[in-house]
Amino acid sequence: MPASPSRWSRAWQENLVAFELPEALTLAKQMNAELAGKTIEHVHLADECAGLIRQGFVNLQQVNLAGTTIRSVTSKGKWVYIRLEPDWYFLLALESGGKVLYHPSQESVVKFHVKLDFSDGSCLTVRIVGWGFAKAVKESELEAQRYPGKLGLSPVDEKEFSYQNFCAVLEQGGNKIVKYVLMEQTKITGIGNGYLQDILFRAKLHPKRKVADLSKTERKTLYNAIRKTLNEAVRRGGSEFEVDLYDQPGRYKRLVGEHMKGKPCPACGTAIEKLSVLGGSVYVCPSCQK
Amino acid sequence: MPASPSRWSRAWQENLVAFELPEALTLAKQMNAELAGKTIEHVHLADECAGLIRQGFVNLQQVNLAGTTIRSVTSKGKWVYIRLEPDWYFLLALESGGKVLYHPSQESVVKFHVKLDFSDGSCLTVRIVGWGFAKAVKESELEAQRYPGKLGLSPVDEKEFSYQNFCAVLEQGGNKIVKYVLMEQTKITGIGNGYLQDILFRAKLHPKRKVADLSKTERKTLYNAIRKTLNEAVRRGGSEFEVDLYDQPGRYKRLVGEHMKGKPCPACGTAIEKLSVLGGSVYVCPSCQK
DNA sequence: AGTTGCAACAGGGA
DNA sequence: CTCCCTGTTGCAAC
Repeated sequence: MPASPSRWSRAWQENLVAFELPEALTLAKQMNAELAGKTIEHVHLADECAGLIRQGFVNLQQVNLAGTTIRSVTSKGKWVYIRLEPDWYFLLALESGGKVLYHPSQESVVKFHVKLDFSDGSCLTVRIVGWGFAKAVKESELEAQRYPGKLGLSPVDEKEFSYQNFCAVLEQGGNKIVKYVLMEQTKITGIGNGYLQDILFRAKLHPKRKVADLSKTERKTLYNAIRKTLNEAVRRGGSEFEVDLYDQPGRYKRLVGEHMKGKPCPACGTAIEKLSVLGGSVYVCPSCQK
Repeated sequence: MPASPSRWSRAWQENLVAFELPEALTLAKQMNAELAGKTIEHVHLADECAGLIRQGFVNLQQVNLAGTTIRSVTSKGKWVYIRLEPDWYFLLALESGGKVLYHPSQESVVKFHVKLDFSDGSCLTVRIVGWGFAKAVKESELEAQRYPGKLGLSPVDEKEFSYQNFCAVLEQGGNKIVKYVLMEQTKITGIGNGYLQDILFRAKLHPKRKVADLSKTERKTLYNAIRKTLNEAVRRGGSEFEVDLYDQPGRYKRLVGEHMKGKPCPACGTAIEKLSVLGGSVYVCPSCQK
């Protein structure tokens, strides 16, 4: 049985659970390899889905995906797109703590909100948590969705996320603080509150620094920190606190976070502190991050 | 000679200068007694007035007050109204550090922005500071002015500022903090950042307390603190840090303020601390004011 | 962590 | 410190 709501909310508070770019990318790659070509025989909505449907987080009661075939699975930012034939996109937002699991047979299935049964006997379960969603839309409606309609640069795309483009984003940041600019998904897409903390720790920047005040050196350091952090997390299959399609945790170790509160900074030994910034906790080294 | 600019700015920094209700009332009473019946022979605008005119803080270049007679001088809140015959109101906002001085003859005149020469040889000088203004308007335009157009209850008016009316103001305060509600001139008029501090100190209230959370007892205590503070200040002719029509300082001693920073609270001995609230400094006793 | 709406904060300008 | 404006952040409720 999956974690209870109270456990999930504890997990949020612990600031460890987050489904961000590396997790989405890892999941999409695995799903694409495992699921492409499979045909959906039946869509199962659990009773617990009622609340999600009421709030518009799940719309599969209106849409019959049975009979469609998975063509490909991709990701952008924190979101996963399952391309179906004919003409459907099945969008997944896992946000914080959602889960997508593959089952070779029904045997391993546990609690879920949505289950897709494939014609070969295997299946996929989706569990939505918090503000996550699982929605099917026509290709023509894709752009109208909040996501993926208006996403910004992908920080793991070498060409797209050039230093020049990154600086342009900073320029547009006006008088905003660096946390805001990095997490505003329409400018750069895929960074959540989790990787943000590691990025700022690596760049030795305080989350409230105004982007307009960053020196050339700091901009460059920040740019490198974003790329290094996310690329390493992708290489390691996502965070140690999230699981993949096969319920296996990632191998990326978070540098800062609730687990480091009060513990010595690996760089200078100062105790890691918790800040509240833009409605979320950010753990920082008060001595390194200026 | 009046205080030099540097002395003014030091006074600002020390959080001591402010032209609030008691100072306005004291000045208006003196002006009324001294000036009523005098006829303006000539209006003098100093060269330094150019900037004030450009910004609309002084409009006497458009209006010829020569030949008019002062009928009466009154105040409401922090503002002084000189009623002229025929049909003019000469409005003064002294804000922080402005000065209005009476001179029996030209001898004592020093630096000024506006000087009114009376037919008996005496004169009045006005010095505008900060965002203060000196403007003449027709009676018909009076209501259209920001002040006195939309002022709230006068806290030294026994009838108007009843406990019931005061509670109604608190009710309208919604989720706002007490400093905001007391200083919002459209609800209660005349309290500035200076007397606010003494009022909250007397009421033993923290400036960030939400008005909606005040208990019955706290409301009553606050009401009494407002009346006691302002009435006493009026009785004493305003703050020791402001001067009157004759360049004499008032006799009201501020309870808290920059001059008390770090010094022991007169009630409990705890060191007075400086807070930043709603864009201004508020000195409090951290132990008394909850 | 999405979104809204209100409240508080920050900076500028004289 | 005073006033007003604007833009940004804090925060709670849904």
